[in-house]
Amino acid sequence: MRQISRSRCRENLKSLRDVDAWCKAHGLRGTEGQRVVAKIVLDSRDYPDLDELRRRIATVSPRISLATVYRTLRLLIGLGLIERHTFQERPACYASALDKRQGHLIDTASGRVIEFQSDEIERLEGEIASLLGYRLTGHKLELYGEPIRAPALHRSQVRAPRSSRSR
Amino acid sequence: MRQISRSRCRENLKSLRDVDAWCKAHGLRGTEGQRVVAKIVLDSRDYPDLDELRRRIATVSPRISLATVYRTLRLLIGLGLIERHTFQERPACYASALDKRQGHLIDTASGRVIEFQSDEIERLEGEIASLLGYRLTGHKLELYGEPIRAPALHRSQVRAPRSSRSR
DNA sequence: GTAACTGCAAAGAATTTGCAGTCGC
DNA sequence: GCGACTGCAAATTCTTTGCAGTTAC
Repeated sequence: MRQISRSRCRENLKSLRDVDAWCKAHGLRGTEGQRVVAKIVLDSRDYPDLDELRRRIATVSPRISLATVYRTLRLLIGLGLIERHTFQERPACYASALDKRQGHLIDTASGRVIEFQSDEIERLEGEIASLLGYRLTGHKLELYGEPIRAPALHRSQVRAPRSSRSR
Repeated sequence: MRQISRSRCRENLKSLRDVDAWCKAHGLRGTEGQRVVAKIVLDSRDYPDLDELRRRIATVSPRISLATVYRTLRLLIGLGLIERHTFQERPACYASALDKRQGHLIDTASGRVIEFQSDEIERLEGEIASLLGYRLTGHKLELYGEPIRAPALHRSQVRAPRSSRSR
């Protein structure tokens, strides 16, 4: 299993030229609205939901409307640039599909999403599908869990106790 | 990998006494509405969506209202008796959680859902979670695929060809 | 100029809730 | 009688759409 290093995981679109070209190639205009929405989603590493996306978008172009956000997201999904995720019990969120990994582990305490890749599981999936008489066209693997070492581990909790030494 | 035999997969509640008792034990009344909704969902093997559920419920007790269906489903989910699934691109559907299997293969052609169990994958999931520092509390595995041999394979298509023998 | 894009407000779909009445124990 | 359950209609939430105006090429 490989965890995806967060630092180098998204191929941070060199400017937006890639997306722009990509859009154009697909009949999109690549207007400001589209570029801003695309850049924000593609550059986000944390699976923001719609509210959070709008907040981030607003810091760049406050005039982009809700409808435009939804419409652009739909376009980008159609192009296969981004994906919409609906993890258990939380609002839909969006993330780049460019560096698509097979699996997501959702930290039920913090909401954090960790991507991972297991070729082993991927192999088994294909095997299962074919045993059942199917050709695999898609898959979704979500793990839900809580951190093993104490909840959350805030910085303030890390301080060593007064007299006894924490092991 | 084990496919779940559809014929013996649900332990078809011997009458509704089980559920009834179970409900009572959890502070539910076990009124007609609750019993009917519970029985219908628990006995269904095909992941019916809300409309379909209401249709089936109506054949038994036509007066059960939409609100009651939703409320009862929520109660049953809370008790861990049933599960709500939201497979890609389709309306939410409900199924028993009593014979919970880890995996679902969704036939994108027919909409059919096939349950399976892979201890191998389950083991890997636990391994991955713990490598990432998490204790697994839940998981979801969905495979999407299309049938390999022609669509659907209806009974009428199974007939042997006129002159050559089908292997 | 045309077709794609946009904002706004209204429409829709799915689900929940407030309320007053009903039912089981 | 009390609290859980119910139907109904209204409310919420999330997302899409109609329309008229704007923009890019």
